Amino acid sequence: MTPVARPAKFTDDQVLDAALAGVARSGHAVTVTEVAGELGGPVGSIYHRFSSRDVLLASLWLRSVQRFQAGLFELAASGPAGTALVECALHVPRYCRAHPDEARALTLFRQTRLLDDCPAELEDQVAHVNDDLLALTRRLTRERYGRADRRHTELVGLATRVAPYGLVRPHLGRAVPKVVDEAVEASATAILACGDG
Amino acid sequence: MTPVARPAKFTDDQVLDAALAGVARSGHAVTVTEVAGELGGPVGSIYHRFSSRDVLLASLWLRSVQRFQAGLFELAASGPAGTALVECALHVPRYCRAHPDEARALTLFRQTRLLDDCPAELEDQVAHVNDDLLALTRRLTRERYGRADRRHTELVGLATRVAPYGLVRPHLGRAVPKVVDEAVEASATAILACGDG
DNA sequence: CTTCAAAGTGAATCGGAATTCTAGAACAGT
DNA sequence: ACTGTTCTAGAATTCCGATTCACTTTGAAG
Repeated sequence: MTPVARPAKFTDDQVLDAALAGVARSGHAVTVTEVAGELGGPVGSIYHRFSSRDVLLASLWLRSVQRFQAGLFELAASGPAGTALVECALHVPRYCRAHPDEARALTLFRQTRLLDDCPAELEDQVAHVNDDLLALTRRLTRERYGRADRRHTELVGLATRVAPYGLVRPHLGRAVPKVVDEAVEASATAILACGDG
Repeated sequence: MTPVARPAKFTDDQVLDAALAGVARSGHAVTVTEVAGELGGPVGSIYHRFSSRDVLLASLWLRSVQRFQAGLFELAASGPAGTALVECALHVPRYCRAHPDEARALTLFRQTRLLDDCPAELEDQVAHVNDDLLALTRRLTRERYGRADRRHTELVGLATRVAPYGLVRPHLGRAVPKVVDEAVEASATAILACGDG
């Protein structure tokens, strides 16, 4: 057999975790040196896995988005169909409370903006990161209204993601107060009602 | 008399307008060179008025916040008391539609984060930029609920500013669709109702 | 028409962070 | 023990943009 390589000391996920900690402290301004400090290794080790700072940060964002969505898919699969949408909305403040650093990492980019100037090696992932979520949104829209035209799908997105996210955003990095959940629930219910009748 | 100075070629506002254009294109990553390009002058002229890039961007943010709030005060002064709060909420998407670049500049900082690391010369302005708005919020809260305790004031802030802003944020830099206004109105009304009974 | 305080100008400098590069280390199979 | 492959190491380099500063320009007052 051919010789075998030295085993890795750091996994990709460990590097991303270090970047996550760095972003929690310094936001988008985090430096590669800072990430290396969190990792407990030299900068070279980071570049061995991620070809640039941009790729590192975009990868972190992708992982955070996927983790956030995973909770949502689980919720939508298990919950009762009737209250599924409001539960999805409430997932946002709950997730941010449980995983504040991950939530902060979500703010690093927005898909549309990231697509404009995306490292080539990540273009595919970035382009499709929302596909499953959109499919889920359409399914829930159909369940709720009986159809999933542009307007109703849009309303569901506003009620379950945009509004809840907007309500927690000012608190990212601190504790998310309980009143936010109240507001999320009221807001989601009301926005969904716009599509009735 | 003593000799008199050469008249200014650029006003502070002109420099800020150039920065506004730069931020509209490049966001927080805008460079001083880019601003100089927008201004049609050399970088030195910018430093003649603003002692650093940080001061320039913070000043732009302050001006944008003040302009935004000015519309709000006008609205609150003229409108009927009954619907004043929902009108304030609707001011957000309307303002963003009418002044997209200004709206983008609002996203440069958040007061709490800016205070952490603020150029000394702007500390005062930054610290007090929200004072009038808070006073207005409290006044409207009292009108709506008969009292302005922590919880009710918080709800009014969520309904009239946080939620509306969260709903338009994904659209900043593009056209804000009409459905957003619908959602803002529904959301604001529902969040305010949380404080009743 | 001279003077001078305040403005403008932009090439040169500085600093900090991203990135590269060469060397050394670890491991499994031979 | 030796070898080939991949990984870690971190000093050296490159890059890029903020900032500086010595010089020029302006225009009303005197």
